[in-house]
Amino acid sequence: MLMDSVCPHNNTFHCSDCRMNALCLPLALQTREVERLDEIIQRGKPLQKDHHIYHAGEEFDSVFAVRSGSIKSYTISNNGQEQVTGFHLPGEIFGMDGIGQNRYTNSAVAMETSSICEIPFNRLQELSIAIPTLQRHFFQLMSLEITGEQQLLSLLSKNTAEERVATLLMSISNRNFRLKLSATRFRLPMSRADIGNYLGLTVETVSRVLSRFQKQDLLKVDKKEVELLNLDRLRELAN
Amino acid sequence: MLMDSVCPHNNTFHCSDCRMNALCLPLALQTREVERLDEIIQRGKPLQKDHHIYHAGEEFDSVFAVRSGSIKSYTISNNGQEQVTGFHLPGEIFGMDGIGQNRYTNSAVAMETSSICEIPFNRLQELSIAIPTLQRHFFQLMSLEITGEQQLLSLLSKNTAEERVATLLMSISNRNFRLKLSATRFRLPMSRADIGNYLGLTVETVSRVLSRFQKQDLLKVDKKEVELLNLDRLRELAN
DNA sequence: CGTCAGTTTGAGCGAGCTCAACGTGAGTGG
DNA sequence: CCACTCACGTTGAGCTCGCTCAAACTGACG
Repeated sequence: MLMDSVCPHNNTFHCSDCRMNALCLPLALQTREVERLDEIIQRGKPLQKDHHIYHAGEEFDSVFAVRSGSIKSYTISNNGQEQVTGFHLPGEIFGMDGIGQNRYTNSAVAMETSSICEIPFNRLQELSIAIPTLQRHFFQLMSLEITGEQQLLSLLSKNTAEERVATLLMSISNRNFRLKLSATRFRLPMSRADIGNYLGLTVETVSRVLSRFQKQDLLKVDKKEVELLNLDRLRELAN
Repeated sequence: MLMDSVCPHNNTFHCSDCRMNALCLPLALQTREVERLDEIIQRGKPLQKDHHIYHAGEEFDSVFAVRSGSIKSYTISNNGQEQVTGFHLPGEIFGMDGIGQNRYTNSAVAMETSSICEIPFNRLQELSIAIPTLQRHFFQLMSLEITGEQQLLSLLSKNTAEERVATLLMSISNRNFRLKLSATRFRLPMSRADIGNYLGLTVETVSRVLSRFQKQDLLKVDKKEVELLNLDRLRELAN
């Protein structure tokens, strides 16, 4: 579902050529099956920063895969404040929160210029009946989403500010590594406010923790650019 | 999948007779389809308090529905401490965390004498191909699990101790109401420690909050028995 | 060059934690 | 039947981590 070619925002190519397909496609899918999946996937124009893909409450009909860039999911709670529920990097699927009630419960917005693949869910369900591997893959994806949220829950309820920030950094580092990008030098696509919101901390605390990490030579930060200098210690903090 | 008859722990009856079936079964399932589902479901003997249904790391092969009693899910984090991830009441499904990695990531234990239905997941997947409504239903169940965790995330990262406790009480009240039990008088099946662990609070804080609520005539607590006296105010706190 | 959003740093405060003591009730064994 | 234990719950006192409020800095953009 995810590709790159000469231009990373080109939308004329296919799943079978996509550099990301090992990540978002069922591993065991046959060539013919990839083609059938390919047929139902819609590739959109590149999205500008701050462009919304959907808003909470809108009717659900598709899940999405990130092809390039990065996407933020968030909800607005009853008392009106934002809760960031996830950051989605290339190769990752988002929008599955909408399945349960036929409406998205989150909003999704591009944190930078991004491109995504849209996967109409009804078609995906039909195809899942014809291709059991695909059904299994989607059950697994959703289950992994559940266990991911549970780990985050544990992080928020038991860990200190430093541990939370270290965990997020290591998570992004690992996901970058999976994308064959550098695990030690990368750009944080989200603001300090988003990091804090996601981790249950204030902007000030996030900023202070990063400064402290820098002072301890665990990393170097310059605005959004990060270089991790002591992976072992950070991994230890992230535990 | 859930039933009662003369003895609530009787395990010879069928989904079609079960008082709970509107809760855990796809609403639109045909009689013939319910029978096919019924065939794959295994009903076990009643479980004693503290009996484990599965442990984290064990091979996954079934999801479960609570027929009577109550079940606690929890994980052990890397630093060895328990994190309660959920409380499951009659009519609710648990064990879906195991699908993603073919191993349970949580452990599940009976908080009191309980009975459950076991649903072998491979058979459920096969049946989902034959009965698309069932496939859809399970996608929805898992999606609701995701949005539930996200709400909890927001609760832990943004709300005070009082709001968290009120939210849990209202949640149990609503689930009891759905089970046609009293929404205002019930027994908390879990210990104060479990409540605190689940809500990211210490036992002491949970105890203090309950005492404060009682002093403000919002409720009456006696050990595990609770009577909610001011639902409006509690709902307001829970928001 | 002024504006404005995002970030950093400092100072003080408070909600919930820690530690400690005590209360309660169920289970056990003399 | 009482004494003892042990898990669980409650209450109090003091402390601490992260929050709040405030001010200053930075860089992008019109």
